[in-house]
Amino acid sequence: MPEILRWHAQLSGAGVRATRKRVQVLEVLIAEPRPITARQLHAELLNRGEPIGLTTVYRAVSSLVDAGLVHAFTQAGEATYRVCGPTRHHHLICRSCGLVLEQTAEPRTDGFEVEAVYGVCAPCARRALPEQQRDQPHRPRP
Amino acid sequence: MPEILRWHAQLSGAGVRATRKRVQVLEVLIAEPRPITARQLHAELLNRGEPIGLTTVYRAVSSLVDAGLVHAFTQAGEATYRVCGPTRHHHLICRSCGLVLEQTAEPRTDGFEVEAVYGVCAPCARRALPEQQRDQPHRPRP
DNA sequence: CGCAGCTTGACAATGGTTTTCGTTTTCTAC
DNA sequence: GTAGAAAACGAAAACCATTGTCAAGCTGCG
Ligand SMILES: [Zn+2]
Ligand SMILES: [Zn+2]
Ligand SMILES: [Zn+2]
Ligand SMILES: [Zn+2]
Repeated sequence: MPEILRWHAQLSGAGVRATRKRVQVLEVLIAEPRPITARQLHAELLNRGEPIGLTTVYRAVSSLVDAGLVHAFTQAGEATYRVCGPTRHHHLICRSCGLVLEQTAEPRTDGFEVEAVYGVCAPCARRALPEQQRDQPHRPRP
Repeated sequence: MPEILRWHAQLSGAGVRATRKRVQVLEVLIAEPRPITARQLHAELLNRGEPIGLTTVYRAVSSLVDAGLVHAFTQAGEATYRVCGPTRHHHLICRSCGLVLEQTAEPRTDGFEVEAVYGVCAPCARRALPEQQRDQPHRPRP
């Protein structure tokens, strides 16, 4: 099934109309490999010459999340958004570089349904110095 | 080593003085099995008849996190805090009931250094209805 | 005592997100 | 196409957790 058809089907299936603005927001998200914030989304749309309000961007990503096309994360204290595939998965999210990997394997640690795993990816871990690693072990907003 | 001594040692080791207010904040956190927010911490201290400013609570938890006594999480869009053991570990955090489990095993998925795993714990997963599960898969702020 | 430096807290500022409310667009029925 | 209803849009204001400011209080040391 072509992706464009899946998007349309999922939107209407969730009772969300495929309006011009929502499609524009979705197009920016499709072009971005990493999660981006609502403000970045807004700036990119203005760059493309598409006038849109920041409020509308927030409502658009909310609709896209409701429809299951987009997944939301929390990075450095703010919400970020990225398009995701239709199959059940969870995420590995690097708090250093922002990389997000979709994982289809089910870890099922202690009967836990995993949704998101926050940590440091291998390249960032190699780059980090040992004392920095021990400095701020689990602070959510560095 | 008794815990009280470890706390004192870790505080001075991090250059953090064991002030009256900081100890009061730590005492509330020790009594709480689940992570709580700065505002809850503040309210509990006022309940106990300990006058303290909210700003001071924020600075106290920040110091305690710096000293490694307390770990910080993000739950429902706001920071929460809980005392943690001294051994290296990561966490399983249920986004439904707020339960936090310390995990000492290293999953090392794809060379990833795991810090926090967000998901739904087994009891909450059983309680949830199927359609609810699919509704909001990864929204950080429900 | 007297100073220096850390701590405290009332208040203001910040900044991401949501609400409000009036206007505009889109859908449906005729 | 036209009208009327429903949904979407956007500017501004409200919201709220968190942080900055700065003056007053406390602590340890000479
Ligand atoms: Zn996803
Ligand atoms: Zn990384
Ligand atoms: Zn911990
Ligand atoms: Zn739970």
